[in-house]
Amino acid sequence: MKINKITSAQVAKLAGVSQSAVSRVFTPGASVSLKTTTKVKEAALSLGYRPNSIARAMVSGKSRMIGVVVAYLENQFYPEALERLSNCLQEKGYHVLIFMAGKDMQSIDNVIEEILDYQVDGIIAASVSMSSGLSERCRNAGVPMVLFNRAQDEPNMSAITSDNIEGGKKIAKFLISSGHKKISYIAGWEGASTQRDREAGFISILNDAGLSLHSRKVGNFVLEESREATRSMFLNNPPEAVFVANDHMAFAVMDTLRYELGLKIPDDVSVVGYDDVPAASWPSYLLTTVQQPVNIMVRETVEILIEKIENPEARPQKIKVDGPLILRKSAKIHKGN
Amino acid sequence: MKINKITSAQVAKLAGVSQSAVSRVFTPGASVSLKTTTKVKEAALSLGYRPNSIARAMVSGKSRMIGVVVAYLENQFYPEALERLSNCLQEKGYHVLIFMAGKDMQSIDNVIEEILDYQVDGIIAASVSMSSGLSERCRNAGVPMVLFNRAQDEPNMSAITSDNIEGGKKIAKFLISSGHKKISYIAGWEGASTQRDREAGFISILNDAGLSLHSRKVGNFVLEESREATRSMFLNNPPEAVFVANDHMAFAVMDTLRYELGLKIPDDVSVVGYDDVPAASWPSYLLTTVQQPVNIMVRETVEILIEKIENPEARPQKIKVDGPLILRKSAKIHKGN
DNA sequence: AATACATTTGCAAGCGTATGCAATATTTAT
DNA sequence: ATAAATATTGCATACGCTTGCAAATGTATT
Repeated sequence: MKINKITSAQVAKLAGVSQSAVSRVFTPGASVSLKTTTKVKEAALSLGYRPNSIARAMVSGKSRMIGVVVAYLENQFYPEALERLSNCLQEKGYHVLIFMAGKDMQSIDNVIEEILDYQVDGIIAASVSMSSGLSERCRNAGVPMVLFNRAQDEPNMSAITSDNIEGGKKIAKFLISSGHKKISYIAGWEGASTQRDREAGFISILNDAGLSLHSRKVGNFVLEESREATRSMFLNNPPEAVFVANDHMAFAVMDTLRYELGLKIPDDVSVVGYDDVPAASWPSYLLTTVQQPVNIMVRETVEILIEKIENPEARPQKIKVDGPLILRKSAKIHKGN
Repeated sequence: MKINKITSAQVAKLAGVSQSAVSRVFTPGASVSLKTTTKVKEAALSLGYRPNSIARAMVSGKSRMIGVVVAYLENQFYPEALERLSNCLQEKGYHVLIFMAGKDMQSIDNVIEEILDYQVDGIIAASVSMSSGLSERCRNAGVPMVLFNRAQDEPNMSAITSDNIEGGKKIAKFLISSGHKKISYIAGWEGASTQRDREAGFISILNDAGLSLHSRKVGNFVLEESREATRSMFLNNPPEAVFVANDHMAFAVMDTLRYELGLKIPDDVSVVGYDDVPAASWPSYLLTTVQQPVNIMVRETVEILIEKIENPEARPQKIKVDGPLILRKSAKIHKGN
């Protein structure tokens, strides 16, 4: 087995030019004549040469890698986002170094250090919260970071989310206007800003209407916990409608309602979710939900990150993308009357 | 904004030792005295030094990055596999550079070149097939590659799959033994070895029993196409049982059967899938399916790849992991009486 | 105490590329 | 045709680290 490591120097020799010439041919915008360009390209092709990204990163200080931290891919929302992020970044000549992090801070700390070791040009943290210490660590490592689908008070950190407060409000308005009175909430992981904002918006409208939460349980973004939350919520004095903090849990809630408790959706109870993941539109669920416009969120995320990479002075941005309420069949449109 | 790039040289100066000493402290197994180790560690800590992985990769020729190519993450099987792969690799000190590839060969070619540019130590190709040209390209770039959930005739390429032929057989036996006579198949993408093997095993047992496929349609691993396949398959002379090439499509098939065609599962028709993704056990589906033991497959994949990285002479391996048939409620156990 | 042997250390040479600078070639203006 | 401006080229260095080698230090043996 003879391994085939072609360097720019070898190409240079074959093409009869200097190594720098070869380098320039492969550096967009560098000054090279057409003649040497063709000579070099030809030599490169015949040898199968391609520039070594690592060496490139070494000298230029830019690795063109973006570290992406994700906590878990079980919730369909994240694979979809990841796929789009990767594609979008690939289009711009960046590549994704992926890291799975536990939810605890310790694990995130370690992961961020490992990411930094690889000299990534930027970091996207999806579904994870950052300690302020960490974000500072990245800042003076000169590595910009943006939060995806998670907000943070920390003023100099960019964050892209949907407008979760507004989304929560939309759901409350809809539920009220369709005649529901006993309205409950199944919460996600309380550490998540998305969870808090959705709940806050939701409750604020309830209160405006003179209502308060009929009951509340915590599903923690975990299927089994959501099932348990559902059981205990419907044990006695069940609500007429439940807002579940995300679709992922909402599926478990619907299944429990239907197949364990024997309830009809939406006749006996309305269920509303949040995210609009693919399965929400599957006939088995037809979940009424607020859509998080993944493609827009991804595009914004990438844009802001790259802007920050190219111009470190760029101001941090907090972006909230508005998402529509998607009416399907899991919630009654006109209650009783 | 003052950026904080600490090098081993700075640590060396502070600790009063040579730069090589610092390097050795951070190289497991290198020869350093306890005294210098502590001096260096202390200095490193106070400066916040961590070795630069890129520089390390440059000189050592090992980037400790593994390129993972995935075609799409919509099928739940892949996010789950990806998560586990990443974790498993992280444990062994490797990191995942992820690439999304279209299904067409051209796109894969490009992607592989880009991966190679990053000097990855190995490549895992999940849900993608390789042209033999490509695998040769990787071989003389000295970068080992292993196929995950896809097999290839190419003799010197390692591949890990479940035993798809056997799995197909199990399903056929089960369907026959539970009394089904009219048995149909909804195929995945015909280019996939998984699809072909599952079908081959399935049909072989049918034939052994003197049966042949009642009907066959192609879903192509795509939801909408699977729905369409279902509609046309049940238009007239519908089967008593359908084996759908993977769970992902099976959900769409079940939904179409139930909500468009008004059929009862399993009373009117039995459905069997393949993969055992999380949603297969959700009460809405309770899909009878063959489990692909992801954790075992991932462990094998990583093991084989790393073996090949550490010892390039290692022989390529084709591994088939056996997976059990999981009996749930989507297929009748005793047909008729 | 002197020798042999093992451990630790620093020196210096790369790894493959990009890039500032000075030298050379080419084009344009006069 | 000549000078002036411009475009292209090669040289040499640097990026931050690992590692072979030889020098220096430490330990064990006689």
